[in-house]
Amino acid sequence: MPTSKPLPDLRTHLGYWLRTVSNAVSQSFARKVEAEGVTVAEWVFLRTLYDEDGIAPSTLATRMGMTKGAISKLADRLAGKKLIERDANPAGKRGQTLTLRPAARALVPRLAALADDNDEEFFDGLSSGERRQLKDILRKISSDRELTNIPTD
Amino acid sequence: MPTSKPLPDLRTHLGYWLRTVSNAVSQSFARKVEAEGVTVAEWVFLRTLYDEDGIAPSTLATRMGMTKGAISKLADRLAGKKLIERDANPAGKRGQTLTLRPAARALVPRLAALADDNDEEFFDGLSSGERRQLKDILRKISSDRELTNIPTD
DNA sequence: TTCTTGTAGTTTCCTAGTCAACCAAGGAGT
DNA sequence: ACTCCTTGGTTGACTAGGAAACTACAAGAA
Repeated sequence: MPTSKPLPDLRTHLGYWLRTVSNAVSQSFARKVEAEGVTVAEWVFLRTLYDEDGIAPSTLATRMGMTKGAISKLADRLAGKKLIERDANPAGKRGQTLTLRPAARALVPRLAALADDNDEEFFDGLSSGERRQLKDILRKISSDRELTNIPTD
Repeated sequence: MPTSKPLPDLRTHLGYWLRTVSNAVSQSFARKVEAEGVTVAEWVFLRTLYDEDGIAPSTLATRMGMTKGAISKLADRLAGKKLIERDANPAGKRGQTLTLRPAARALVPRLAALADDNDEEFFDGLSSGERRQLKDILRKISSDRELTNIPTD
């Protein structure tokens, strides 16, 4: 007989649900921002620079939780789209500065609106209490494991 | 002046937290199963077959929420690893059947244990009430948007 | 029977991101 | 000053997956 002992369902794992929902949310958001010609990662990149203009690629990498290699390529693409400027750091300091070009500064608020839309679309079935619970729990996990600001490599 | 009007923080979006935490969980799980020579997607593939042996690639695609192209390649890899068998459907029926080979049937419980470990590792900082809340909320979103069993393409 | 249509799977092309190797270019120690 | 070491950034090889074109075949329609 081919069937073996039963195992707990895939769906008992929180990780499974997290992955399923997260993928769907990101995929939906990806389609929205695509209309503006950017990807999700590019959005996070630009949004971060919007607040911390002139930051270095390496610190951006830690902010975004990506490798410096990925950031380097992202920066390439965004520079190609004329959305950012990549300059040597002033006065002999190491590293580079990444700054938004005006086009990007105008674009970010539009993207932010899309992010709001997407959140709305996915989570409006939840009560505001549930939304708060969800956010609190995710933040708790994130801070427990220090997911933010810790570089991947 | 380069700084423009302030926007709501990235971290106000549930989608952001979802993505952050989900990526971390999946990445951690990926490292664990790597020791057994499989990827996360391969785990889901095998786990599904464990319960529904002999299923067709197309239905597996809907189960896993992936495109048939992705399933086709996954099946290639798993067949290469001698973990699954790909056969023409019996008696002139259309399509194929995917079945687990014995090695896979022995492997899946080990992978399931790793999945348990990973869940434990990430969510043991939560109270059991929080865990339930999280799962309930994610399931609710998932069923609202019919994320499961609905093919991506 | 032959034509048409729909469905299953495969394949090609493309994008994204990790990893690891590889340059620099500053310091710090001597 | 010279050597080392560390840090910042780039590049190339590789993997994963989506999109769409393509193939093959089965079932109905004429």
